[in-house]
Amino acid sequence: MRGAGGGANLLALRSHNTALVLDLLRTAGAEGISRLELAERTGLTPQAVSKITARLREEGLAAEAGRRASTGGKPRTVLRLVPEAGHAVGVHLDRDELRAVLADLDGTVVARRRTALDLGAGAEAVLGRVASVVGELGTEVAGVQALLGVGVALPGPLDHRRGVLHRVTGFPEWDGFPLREALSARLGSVPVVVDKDTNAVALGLAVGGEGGSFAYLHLGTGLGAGLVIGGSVHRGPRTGAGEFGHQVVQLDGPPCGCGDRGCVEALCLAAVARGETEEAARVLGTGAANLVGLLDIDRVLVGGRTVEGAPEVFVSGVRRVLEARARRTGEECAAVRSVPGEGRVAEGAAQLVLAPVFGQDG
Amino acid sequence: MRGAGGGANLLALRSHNTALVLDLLRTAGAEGISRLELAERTGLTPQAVSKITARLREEGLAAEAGRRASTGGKPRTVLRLVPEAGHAVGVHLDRDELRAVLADLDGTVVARRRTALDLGAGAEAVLGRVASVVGELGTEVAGVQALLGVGVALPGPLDHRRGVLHRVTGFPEWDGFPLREALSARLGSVPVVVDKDTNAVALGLAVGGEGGSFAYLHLGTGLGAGLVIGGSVHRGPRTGAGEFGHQVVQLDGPPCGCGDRGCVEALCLAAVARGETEEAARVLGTGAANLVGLLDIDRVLVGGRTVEGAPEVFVSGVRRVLEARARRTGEECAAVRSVPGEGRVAEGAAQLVLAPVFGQDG
DNA sequence: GCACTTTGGCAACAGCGTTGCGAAAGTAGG
DNA sequence: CCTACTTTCGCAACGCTGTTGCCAAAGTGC
Repeated sequence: MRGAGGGANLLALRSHNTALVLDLLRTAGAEGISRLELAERTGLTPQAVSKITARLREEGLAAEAGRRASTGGKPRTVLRLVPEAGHAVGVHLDRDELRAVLADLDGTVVARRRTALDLGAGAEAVLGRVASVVGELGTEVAGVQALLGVGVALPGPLDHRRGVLHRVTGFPEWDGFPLREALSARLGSVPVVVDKDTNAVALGLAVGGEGGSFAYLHLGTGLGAGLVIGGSVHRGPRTGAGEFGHQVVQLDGPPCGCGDRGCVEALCLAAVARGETEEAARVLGTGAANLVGLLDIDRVLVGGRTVEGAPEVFVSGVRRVLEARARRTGEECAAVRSVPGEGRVAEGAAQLVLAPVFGQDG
Repeated sequence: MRGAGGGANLLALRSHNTALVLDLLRTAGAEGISRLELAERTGLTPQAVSKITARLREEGLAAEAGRRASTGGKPRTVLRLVPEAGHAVGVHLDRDELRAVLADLDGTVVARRRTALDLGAGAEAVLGRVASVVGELGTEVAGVQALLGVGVALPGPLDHRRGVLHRVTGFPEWDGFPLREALSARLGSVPVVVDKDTNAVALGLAVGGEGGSFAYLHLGTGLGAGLVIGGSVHRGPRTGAGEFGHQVVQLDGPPCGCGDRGCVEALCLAAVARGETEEAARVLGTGAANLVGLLDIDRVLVGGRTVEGAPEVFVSGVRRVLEARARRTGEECAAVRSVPGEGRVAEGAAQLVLAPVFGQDG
């Protein structure tokens, strides 16, 4: 609801309310939702909802889908989102692999692609590869209408707003590369959104029903985090938020690759390397507890290749630390869960494009 | 701009834009700001600004204040906020002392009160004391119009939304006390807002021109933090955010009063007790660096009685740690400053009431 | 004194959500 | 089957928002 300076006009008002209704339609899924329910949930009057939904039906974004049982009068007409009305491509660029998905408005994956990729092969080669995969996905599926945009998720620090990469660890040739503009130009002005891989996963989880505030901790070859505060991804002014791995939890501890000492990442991965998974989980839990205390978040989700090697050990290890903390503070304990990672980054990347349609992220 | 379910109507639109204009008027201060500047800054059309400011002048909240030099045509008329149009009382309840201020719309302190207080004397006695101070402040100053409300800041965990205290360390009789309702009833339905002391200071700093995202670290008898993210105070769903002091930076380190080991607070205060101020600053800096990395904030402000004993040592100590971190990441270093604390909590408490008028916090 | 520039209010306007009212589509009871 | 009632939901008129077109006001520069 914010423009350049925050001033809101009638157009902004309409998009806001429209996005709100679309979001409720999406959340309702195949079951659908009635106009009156929409009115109750949004706080708008039934008549306003009728006008908005009429516009959405005209545009093909919503449709009637049967009726509810009567409660003594005219039964409610159920509305649902028309998922095929729009699609987005999500791309996960990893060091040695490219994964891409085509998702409809609902977030349902309609098609997938997966190929080997050498990030070090240079910008031109990689961009060409991405463009051809996007092209394939866009045309292959029958009935695919307007491609809303392409979301790209990749590791390493970057500027989400301007879509410029800062560094990609191990691939200095990408320093300062304007990925968004370059890819958008290559695809013929299709909107492109770029973000960190952990943020993409966090966004995907948030859209997928994970409400409130939570942190997604990713333990793979490194340790990073995606933060969701009050339903939207927290990136910070320079998209640098989520530097979880280099949080110091052991003053003057063993040196880390980053140059500091006692970072969670270094301690955690060292424990994993020694085969002491429980100790790794305890270290991870300590970092998570610090985060929970600082931000007062509800849930901690853990994932990544290392976690998936022993999910139960990590979940219970982290939970143990958080429970001890909750006992001390007298507050409710933050929930801990592991989330399977297969393809989640690419799906989250697609949500980078889809979420704004529903007024989220932005 | 959000109602119960987030639906926005024309009334909400108007309040939003009005608050925006009021905020710019406040920020401009005595210097004032012209209609066209307001239009540029808000993104609204000049005519919309004219309508809004006309309404504000009618209500007595704004007034014309001279003219700018001409730039070749009709000179711009300068508008300014009328600070006397509204007042708020801010109360700082500390363990042994009550400080209160009466502030006008601008945040300027018009009157102060300071008395000894025994928090352990029971709710009735304390409430009576607060009510009489609020009464004095409200009536003493000539020309004081509508009292917009009373903001109360105090240590210890509490529920900002419902205005209920959880615990006040050392005073178990306050556990679960509904301070907001009780005080509001006592004052004759004057709106009351309750918050943690560190949040009040952070809000006061944010309103006082400290833009963007920053953390206020308060080192006194304990160590706490107030977080401002994107201009508004981050409290978390249970107002528990800012638990900076019990962040673990030394796994299995020395025991802390909270029951955990290696907390920043314990390490920091122990160093202070040993007279090793520089080491205390380094420990504080490590905690601050963790915070900067996690949230990607711009600035770290330090304050509190202990810091004020040697502000330069703490500022340079913290800065040293942050600079080392910035060198490693290649990012710009977060700024560090100390802020004098005298009366700041009570002033911030008044902002708990004033800030919503200008669309902040809320 | 005239031409020009810039500000800012008046009036008409389009578009938003709201209100009043009535048609549509069911249930419940005779 | 018909009638009465309940509930849903769209049409039309409305009030209010910010917007646009236009013009008076108030300066500067020649």
